[in-house]
Amino acid sequence: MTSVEEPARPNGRIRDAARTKAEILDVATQEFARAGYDGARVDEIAARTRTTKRMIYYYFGGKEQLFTAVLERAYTVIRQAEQELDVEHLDPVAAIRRLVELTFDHHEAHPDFIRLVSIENIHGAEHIAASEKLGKIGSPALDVISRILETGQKSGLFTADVDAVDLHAMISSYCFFRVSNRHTFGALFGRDLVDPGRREHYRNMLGDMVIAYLTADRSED
Amino acid sequence: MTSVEEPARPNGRIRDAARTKAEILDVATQEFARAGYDGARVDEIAARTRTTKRMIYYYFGGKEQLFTAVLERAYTVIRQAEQELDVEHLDPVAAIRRLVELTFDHHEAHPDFIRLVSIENIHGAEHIAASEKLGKIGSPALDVISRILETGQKSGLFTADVDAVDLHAMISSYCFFRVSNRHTFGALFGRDLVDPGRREHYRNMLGDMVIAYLTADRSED
DNA sequence: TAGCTAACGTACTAGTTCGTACATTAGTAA
DNA sequence: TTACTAATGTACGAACTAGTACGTTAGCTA
Repeated sequence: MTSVEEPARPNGRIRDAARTKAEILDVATQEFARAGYDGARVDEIAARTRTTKRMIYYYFGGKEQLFTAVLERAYTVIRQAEQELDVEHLDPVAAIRRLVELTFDHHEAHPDFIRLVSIENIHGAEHIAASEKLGKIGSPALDVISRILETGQKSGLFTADVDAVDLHAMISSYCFFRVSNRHTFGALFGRDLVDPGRREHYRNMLGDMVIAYLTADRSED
Repeated sequence: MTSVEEPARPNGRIRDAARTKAEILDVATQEFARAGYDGARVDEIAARTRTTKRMIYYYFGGKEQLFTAVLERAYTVIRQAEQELDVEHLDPVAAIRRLVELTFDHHEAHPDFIRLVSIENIHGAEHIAASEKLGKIGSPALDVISRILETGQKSGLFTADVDAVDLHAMISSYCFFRVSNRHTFGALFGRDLVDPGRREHYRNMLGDMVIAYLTADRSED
């Protein structure tokens, strides 16, 4: 039952700044995602940590900065995943479809991240604005989309007039909504958007949609 | 400067249950949309009303029930708008495009509603679940989509294998995301999804996408 | 091994916030 | 006009919550 990172030290306290900080961030991520910024309780975060509330203020300064730190780490994880995108060896259509699938999978696998982003939007993205880190990260995914799009458009395969940012918005909106709005959508329309049994259907649907849009016959325009 | 519903009565109090209730709901909608459920302050709502906090508890029972009432009214307004949809005289392609445009416009025109729905999702749609009203409203839009889809599929114009609920999700996700996530998206990618100058572009983009998806050549499948 | 400091814990406070007990009055019906 | 009740206002309290003052100790370094 003993966790990996548990040096056997009967009742003396252990000093490990990095571990303490990481643990606070872990718990804070859960708590903020669970209850929203204002709903989250600093005391609750502290209680679920091996350390005390004092340490939250010691390392992060306050609730506001803690939430910013949580966001920073969450976005960093996402960006790292994006850096491992490896689809450019495929032809443009296959590459886009693969990218869509990976985006879809990634959203599904990180519901906490989606909740944090929803929460941050309720607050007008003020924490992102306050963070130096987050402005500069950029988005590897955007670069990938950009290059695929260029190849596809040059070859005439892609007829749609979109750039990478707009296409990214299109893909993300569907993936995001499916997770973020599943509760109200389920309650109102009686359909669980995250039902594993319908997963493949929705995954293909998005791919079909994006490909259909990009490659549609526009000769009549 | 005197508002329409202001009977001239110097300093005696006016008794009008309906008006008081409506005014509380108006202000509460703004306050909840502004700050989220936990961020909203009952005292703040009361202060911005011509009545007092006492009346909130008198009419609604508590903060929780007030939020539920706010949601109920917001959804009622949406459903009423949906009942005025008049697109079925058009051919299926034009009807869908028109429906998409109306959905797009409606989301843009009601950012407060979108915030409320985001907030309700953070809380797992528990207030919708607690409301008897909201379960039974149904969705006129869904019926409209359903009929258009049937016509289009029978005629062979629509080749996609979707039902009304899934198509509704597809259309909504884009319209919703554009408003709900505009802050984080803008902060991270430097593009304002609600920029009036790009409005037409996004509006057409969604129409093109949905039509392309529904009518795509699937002979190769 | 002495001493220093980063890391940590305890206990408390000031301010906030939902909710309510109690008092009052406008409008209505008899 | 009287009496009654729905509607309203005032004042307050109990519980919560972010943040802090102050004291302690682990572990490193000279």
